[in-house]
Amino acid sequence: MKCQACQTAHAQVYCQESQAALCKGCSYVMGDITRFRLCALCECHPAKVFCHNDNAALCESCDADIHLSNPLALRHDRVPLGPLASDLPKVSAGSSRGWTGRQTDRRGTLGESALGGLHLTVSFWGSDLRAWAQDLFGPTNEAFAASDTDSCLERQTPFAPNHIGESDADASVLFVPKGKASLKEYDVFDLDNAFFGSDLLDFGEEFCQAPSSPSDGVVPTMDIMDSSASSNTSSQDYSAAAESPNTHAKMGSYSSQEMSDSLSYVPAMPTIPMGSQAIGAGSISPQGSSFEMPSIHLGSSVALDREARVMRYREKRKRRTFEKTIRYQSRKAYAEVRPRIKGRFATKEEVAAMKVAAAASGTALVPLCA
DNA sequence: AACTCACTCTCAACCACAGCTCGAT
DNA sequence: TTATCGAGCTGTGGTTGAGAGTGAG
Repeated sequence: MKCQACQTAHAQVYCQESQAALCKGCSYVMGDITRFRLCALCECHPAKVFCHNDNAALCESCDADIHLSNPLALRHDRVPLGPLASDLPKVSAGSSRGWTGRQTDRRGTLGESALGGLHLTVSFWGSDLRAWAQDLFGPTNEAFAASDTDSCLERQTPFAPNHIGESDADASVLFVPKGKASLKEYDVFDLDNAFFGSDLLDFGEEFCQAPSSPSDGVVPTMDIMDSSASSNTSSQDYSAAAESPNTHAKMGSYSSQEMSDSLSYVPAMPTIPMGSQAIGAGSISPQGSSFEMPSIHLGSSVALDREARVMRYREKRKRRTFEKTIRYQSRKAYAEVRPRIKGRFATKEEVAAMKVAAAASGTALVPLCA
């Protein structure tokens, strides 16, 4: 389902105030609103129930359709879902906690994470990308994050290279350009969706499609954020909130499911590469050299992955049956003819003993099984 | 309103053993 | 590498009994 605001991105949250399904970008622009997950089934209503058996967040209507249909479904382990975190935690510039960087510099490094005591500077420029990736992940661990171009601000967790892409809890967030044509808008870069191998370079190539003007560089700027969510995105606000212990406390409270669904909102602040250069669109210019890079759609694998997951869920739901399924007909046949005593399977000796007792008493042996 | 009692309903546990899996040899 | 062996595990259905639910007194 498309975002009802921009009509382009994939809707991912439901805004209670506007009663509309929005992408994360538009959701964030709305500021401090009450957000719900979108129903995994209809994708247009707010999810109010999470079913552990189906592993799906459902709206009231879909929940009723599914779980009131029969007694077995009614026994599914369901818990009510509240709104998503509405108070957007903030990150300081230069803080030891959170993303740091010069907010007005639009060039260079994507992010610098200092969460959990780990400081990490990421640069996506030119050949540095490869060296950076190798430094980060080593030759054997080349997992990196993918981006959801439909996303906006998301969560922020410790940026642990050894864990990137391996678990939801270790996921982190970076900013990425929202649109390839204009790099004045930025989305969230979601680390729990991993690129592997050459995809990492694809990401870098995508990211390097920056305008030629230094002012239109890759890294998002706070003026963009200010215009869309002024109360939360100024550098002062980021700084102030980053010092709040709630930032980590909130992060720690996210469930695995919440993390994997990428619906917990924690803004992250990109940073600027020191000494990096302005880069023209479609090219990378590390240290003055440049080469052309093809256009690759950033985050398409993530969107496809999500689509695949939704498809799998729907197919699974279609196939779902509440009838008892017999996996081994031979065992069923044996069980049906097997002698029983009070419903329990009896041993051959017990059966023989009963036959002897019945013969001795001159009574017919009572059938042991139905 | 709170409690007891009788009755109904639900469902996990129980049983034996053929067949399967998997590690050891 | 392949074959064999054996221990351990799985799954099958009817009955039972414990516990939950319900309605009347």
